[in-house]
Amino acid sequence: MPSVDAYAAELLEGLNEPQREAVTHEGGPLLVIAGAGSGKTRVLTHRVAWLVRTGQVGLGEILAVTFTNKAAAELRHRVGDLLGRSTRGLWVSTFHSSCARILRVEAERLGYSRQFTIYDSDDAKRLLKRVLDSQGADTKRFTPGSVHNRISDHKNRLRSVEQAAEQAAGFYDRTVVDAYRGYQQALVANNAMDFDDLMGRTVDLFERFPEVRERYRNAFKHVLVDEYQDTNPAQYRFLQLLCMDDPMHLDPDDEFGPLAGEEPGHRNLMVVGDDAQSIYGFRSADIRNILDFEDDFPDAKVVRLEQNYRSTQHILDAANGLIEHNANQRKKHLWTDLGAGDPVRVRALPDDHAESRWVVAEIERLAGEGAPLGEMAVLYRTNALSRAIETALTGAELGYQVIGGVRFFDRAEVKDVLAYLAWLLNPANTVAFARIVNRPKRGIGDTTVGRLLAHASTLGVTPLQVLDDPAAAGLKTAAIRSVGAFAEQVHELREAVLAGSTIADLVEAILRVTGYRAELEASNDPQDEGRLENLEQLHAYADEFDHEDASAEPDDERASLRPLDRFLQQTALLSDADQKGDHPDGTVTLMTLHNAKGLEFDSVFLIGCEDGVFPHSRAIDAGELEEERRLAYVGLTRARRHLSLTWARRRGLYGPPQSQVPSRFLRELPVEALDESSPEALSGGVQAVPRPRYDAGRIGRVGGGGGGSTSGRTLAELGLRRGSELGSAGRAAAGGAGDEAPDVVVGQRVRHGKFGEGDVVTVDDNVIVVDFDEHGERRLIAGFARLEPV
DNA sequence: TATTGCCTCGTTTTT
DNA sequence: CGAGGCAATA
Repeated sequence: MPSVDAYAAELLEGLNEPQREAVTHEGGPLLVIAGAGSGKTRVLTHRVAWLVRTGQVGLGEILAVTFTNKAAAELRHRVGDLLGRSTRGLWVSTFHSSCARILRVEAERLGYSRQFTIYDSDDAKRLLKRVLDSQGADTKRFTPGSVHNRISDHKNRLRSVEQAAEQAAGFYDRTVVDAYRGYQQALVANNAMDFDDLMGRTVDLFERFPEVRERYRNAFKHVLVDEYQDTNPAQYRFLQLLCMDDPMHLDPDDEFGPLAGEEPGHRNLMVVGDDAQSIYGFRSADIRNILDFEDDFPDAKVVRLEQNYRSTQHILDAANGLIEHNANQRKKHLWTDLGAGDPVRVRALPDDHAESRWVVAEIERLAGEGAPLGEMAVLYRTNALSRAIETALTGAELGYQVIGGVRFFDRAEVKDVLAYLAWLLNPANTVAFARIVNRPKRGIGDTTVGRLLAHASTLGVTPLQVLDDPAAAGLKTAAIRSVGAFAEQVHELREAVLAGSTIADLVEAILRVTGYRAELEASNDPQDEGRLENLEQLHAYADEFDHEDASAEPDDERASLRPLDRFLQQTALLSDADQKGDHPDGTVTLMTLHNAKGLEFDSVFLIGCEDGVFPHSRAIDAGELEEERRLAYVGLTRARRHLSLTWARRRGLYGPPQSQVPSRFLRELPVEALDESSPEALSGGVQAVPRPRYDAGRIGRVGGGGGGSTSGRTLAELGLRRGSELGSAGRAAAGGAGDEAPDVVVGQRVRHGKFGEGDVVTVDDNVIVVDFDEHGERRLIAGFARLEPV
């Protein structure tokens, strides 16, 4: 029983009833459905403080997991404020850094050294490219990026290579599985883990070593999770292993109940999230984790937070009305006592330039009324849309910041220096080696690198060990001289590492000894100045790390890892400096809807609300409309006071401008939430005639006679009808015979989209049927046609 | 081995 | 339209 004194009770002040219920929940699984702006961080922080103050657990017995470093830092900070004392000992960290921390200690059990390197997705793709090349895969069809996505999905769903192989259906899948196998072996050989491995290997660890699992389960008496709707199956399993009895989900063959000799799980799992804001399905996040929580944990308590403290009611009505169109969603109704406020505005503009000008004019108008620019945001589905707005803002001499793009630690020059550090620490890391061996250029080309790597691999040693005998690797005189010079630099740098130089000094040494800085200084490429600045920034960052590290108190992690290990881990798991959340004065913020999650602004402009742009055409093709709608929901609920949605009748995304159709999401907004001018923008002045509804259904294969160009022909003209089998005549009708795959014509636009077998793609009333050969290669398009209204 | 020009292709991205 | 990848060149 918790002891509630006045000191603890103070934590409940100012909380509404459901918030209080969540904070004081006495144990067992707890799901908090926290609508947008309903105070979920408050609930999380107050609950941590409550558990401690009521004497239920010590600070060090709580694990709070988030997805971002920023969220973790904020959580820690706010708990510290509530408790009025240091939060040392409290584990608040991201899924990935919690796992990294655990794995550092336990790495040897899994065949890694504790100095293992963490590969970011760029490193991972480089390694994967080597694997694909070595397996003779066609890297045009099997790009490292696409194959990595597939492998990542396997890993996030906890599929081993063998399990992936079992499910592999076609040629494509089998190639992916081969790559997966080779890639995984390569990772181990490099003593490296990718991001997905951090989760997956921790799960492995807990499953294979029950005593390790039990140690961590005993260490954390309460586990709290933020943004639960974005968890993937691996993360779900991780939580289960930490909190529950022997887990049964995902592996129904396991027996229920604790393993022999194991204590039962404490079941103190609190998850907070909003299914309506699940927007990371493409990264294998599984919304079912939050939708099915009560099924997974029948004794779960569910608390719903629906009072919104952010937006006015019109904005919430728009959001509520929109999300109701999702079937696979928990019913929810956000409300506020902040009043009705301004209605939401929908505007149609002739083209993208006009759209930008309208938005900028509105920004100026609001600014003229005294609204700060820092409280305004322009949101869009894809980064490409920022351009026109940027131009218009620049023309109006308004300040703006664009969030997104290349992150600091992802910049090539920064990654080069980090790769030097990583390789000096872990010479088995061939990705780092290949990256730096000719940077700056020192006459060691791809062939030489290949020979060095092959030679090292034959001898079963690291590249470092073959540098001193380049002749043995079969190199010629010129290459031997180049490699020799590189080897000397490496020896000098290694000595500095062994001597325990500070990281800032190591960075400095790398820039000097390798001639990296000299090369940039000598260059007349204007961009190189910026690169030098970035490197100075990296140096300053390292210096700061050195100082913090020197003054920090020792803990278990420090005892087992050297500063350089920790530095590299931090840079690998840290994204950009958390600029995302701050709203600099006099600066409008531009960003994608994904980046906007968790933020709020007085005024929000959501641009590019056109079918094909938002919802994105690829999402439409893939049948991911519900996730797109959630993305729209996220966008709408960012606004506190003013919300405007715009679309352009014509937009040139790539190439010449194309006619656009207003986003279906606009039509789903309840008119009561909109202003009086909006309906006009929805019906569209020029396109006043409402589009007839067609029921294309699944046509399946079509075929028949015909001939000539297919563009603009009807199904009948092509001799095609629903359900007919495709014959050779049909192929001719489709505009391409045999294996030649013609371009797909959508409206007036040619695209090379990916479609599934027998897919029917409708754009307006144009229908395209696509067929695939056994390799998944698009073989022919049966027709571009006009369907009759039903 | 480095450079040039041609061709292709086009979401979102917490770690 | 424009960035990045690749093949043909110097």
